[in-house]
Amino acid sequence: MATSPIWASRPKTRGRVLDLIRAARTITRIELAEATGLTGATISEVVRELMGDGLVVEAGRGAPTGGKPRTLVQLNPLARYSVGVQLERNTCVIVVVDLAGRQVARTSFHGVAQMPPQQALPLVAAQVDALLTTAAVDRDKVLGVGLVSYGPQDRRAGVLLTPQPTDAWLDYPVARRLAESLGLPVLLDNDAAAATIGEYWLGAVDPRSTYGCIYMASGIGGGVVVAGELYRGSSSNSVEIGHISIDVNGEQCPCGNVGCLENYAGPSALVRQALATPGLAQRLALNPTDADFLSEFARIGAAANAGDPAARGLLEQSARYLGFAAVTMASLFDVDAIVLAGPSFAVAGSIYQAVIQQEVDRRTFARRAHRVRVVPSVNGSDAAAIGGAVLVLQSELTLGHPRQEDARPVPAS
Amino acid sequence: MATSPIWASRPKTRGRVLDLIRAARTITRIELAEATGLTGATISEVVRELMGDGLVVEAGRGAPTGGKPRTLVQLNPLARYSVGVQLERNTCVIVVVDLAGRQVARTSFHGVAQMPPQQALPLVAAQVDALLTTAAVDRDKVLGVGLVSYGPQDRRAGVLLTPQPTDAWLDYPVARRLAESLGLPVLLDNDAAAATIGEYWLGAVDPRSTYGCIYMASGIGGGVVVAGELYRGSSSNSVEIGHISIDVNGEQCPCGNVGCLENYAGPSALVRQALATPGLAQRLALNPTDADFLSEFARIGAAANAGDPAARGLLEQSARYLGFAAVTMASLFDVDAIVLAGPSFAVAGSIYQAVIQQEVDRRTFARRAHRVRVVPSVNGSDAAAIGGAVLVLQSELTLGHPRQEDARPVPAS
DNA sequence: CATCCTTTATTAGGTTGGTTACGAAAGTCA
DNA sequence: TGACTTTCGTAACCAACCTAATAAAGGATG
Repeated sequence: MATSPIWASRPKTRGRVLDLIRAARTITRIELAEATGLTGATISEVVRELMGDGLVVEAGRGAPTGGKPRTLVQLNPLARYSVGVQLERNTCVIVVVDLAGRQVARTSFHGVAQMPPQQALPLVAAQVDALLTTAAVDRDKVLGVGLVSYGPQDRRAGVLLTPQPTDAWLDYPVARRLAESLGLPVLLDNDAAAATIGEYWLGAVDPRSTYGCIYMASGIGGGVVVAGELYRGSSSNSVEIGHISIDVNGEQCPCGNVGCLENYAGPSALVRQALATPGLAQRLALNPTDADFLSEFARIGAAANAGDPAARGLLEQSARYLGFAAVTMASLFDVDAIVLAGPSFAVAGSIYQAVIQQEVDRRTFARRAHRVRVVPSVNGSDAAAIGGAVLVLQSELTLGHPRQEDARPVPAS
Repeated sequence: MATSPIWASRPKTRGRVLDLIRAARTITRIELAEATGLTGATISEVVRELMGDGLVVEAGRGAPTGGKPRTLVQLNPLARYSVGVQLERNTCVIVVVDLAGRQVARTSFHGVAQMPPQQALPLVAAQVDALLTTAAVDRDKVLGVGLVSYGPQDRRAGVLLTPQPTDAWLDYPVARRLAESLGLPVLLDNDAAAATIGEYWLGAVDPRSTYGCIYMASGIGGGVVVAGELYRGSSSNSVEIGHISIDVNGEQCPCGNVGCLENYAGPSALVRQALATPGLAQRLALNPTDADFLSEFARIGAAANAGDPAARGLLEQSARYLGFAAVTMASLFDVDAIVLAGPSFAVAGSIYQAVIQQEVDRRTFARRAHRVRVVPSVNGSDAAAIGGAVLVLQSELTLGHPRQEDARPVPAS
């Protein structure tokens, strides 16, 4: 890479300072000293180093305080870029984001997940290349690619642990192959986990808070952030909220559990329920054989927004089920807030938010200690893809990776 | 205190090394260097400092390796002590443990929780004093007291957040008052959280693993340990597994939620079910008006062990319900193991363990990544009290408390 | 059994990432 | 204008590690 070696020294402190600057958008050295507990002298030097790398620039004066005014510093968003690639059941979304996590380019296409990975990944790589070219992003400034997908996975190996979307993807080295095709580091992670950290990075919640995220696309996933980092657990397959049981007398799920949330509140369940509701299927022109049930789900959400009582009833019931999961999440993880992210919250997010907040207020065990707020996504439908890109930014910049090897991206070639 | 100032320098590293020595029982300097990633030189000096404080002693030679034999070091268990006080609904358990976490004295008594705290706490303090005296423990070597209780609490303030056991306990400064009475630092924490860290300290699981604990006494609680530390969440009221819903159509619980695990699988629920089972109540001489339902529960467990089919059926059903909670815990926290601790597992623990393991094997979502083992407690009925004492040891010795103030015990007077 | 080799433990000195102390710069206030 | 306040950089120092050399305690070997 042509860019200077970023982590010449004290990676941890530099990462912390950079993260604070990012979270605050503009901040002064004095405030950085207060936030980190370091002295002004150290902050001065760290900021100088960050400015030397071009990651940070000065941005005018702060409010007058009676003495020398504080100089503001802020991120130089154009200094680095990162790519997020989301593989969903039917679609693939690719985004390019700048250092601040803001989207600078986006594309999406269908069909790729049905192909075997040998065919799909070069296609994805070509799309990434094209996107970087049309967005005129200097490739030397691209830190890497965050590849996100659903289901259990082995993050270190960069491999999926279930035969989804098709059998051919099981155990295929997706991260390594994409890295080879692109000549960029690739980091594999769970879509919900990515969305969770993406919401943090772009300011959905107070950066100091412990919060959870419920991510709903085709399925339902989740994530939790503690002290600015994802809760990982033993193998990074944590917060699998779509397959917790909300009904011990419920139906068997292919995952092995019974009464899984996803089969009550997920988009496919809602479409199923809508098809079984007299009149609703005809009114919304739902297609009982459509494999891409997300578009059917979107129509139900739109009808609910427009005032269709049956559609609204179904959605509110789904929200109540999600409310139970949110309460479980709050009771187990003791979070300050729960973010609702992902495409399936995009259509009728306000209905979901209101109902889930109500359930959480009524049912959360630790509500005596503090309220749990339910907040909407800031990243909308592309939360997972943006989150994938953010994971790379965080891994390369703010975590100052003297962590385990598992957090490192697969290096290119 | 007459003991030397323990944390003269590098508290973090000293804490880490001390924790490794504790976990290994005996270990060599070379192994410590490998485990910490530090060099032999640094380990040498840290170990010398620990020996200077009397916390660690050399203990013979290791196996010959062809060169100079490694010298073994181990904890000096008699160097420090710690007290654990558990306030349950009906009983109070007090234990004194040594530096290795082994119990050196124990007492228990009834009735104290029914008194107002103004009356109860001096009584507890007197019992602690008596126990230390009879066990001939040098008071200068007592690091502090871990006070554990159930329900939501404000750890920093040392205050309970629910009117339990009686209204008088709500918001009463229990930690501060006990500290004043005893002249020792007091740390307040949740019983289940304490039990969880106690199992870790005494070796129930691999110290490197991420694991959860289900603690069952009168109620059901839980804890999770990541990288040797309790998962705390936002306000330390985490892993409240007794009040997660396992049935969205279940009955209302006073906590606000419906279908709470505790009302299906907890001891009081089991006694209720037993009373409703024809013949069983008479056979076991259960008393429908007994407020101390734990003794009734123990009789059901004993009958199940002895082969009574009705009792065994009830217990297995309870275990299956707990299995659902264990699966939820595993799916959300992605743990390697789940420990079953507390008095209510003491009677028929093997039945519980077998059934819960079976459920976890069948139903855990991430089982493709790794199996989740269900393991019995090493601390038995007194897990919470021992855990309370261990919390003090950990806070004072191995965490090297440059953490937030909330982790510090309330200092004496 | 004296010598050599291997491995462990300690000592000496260097590097890193912080600290405190102080002074220069850049404003406000009287 | 001059006194005062506050910010920011420099210099000197310190804690916690590191590397390299050395001492100590065995086993293997001629």
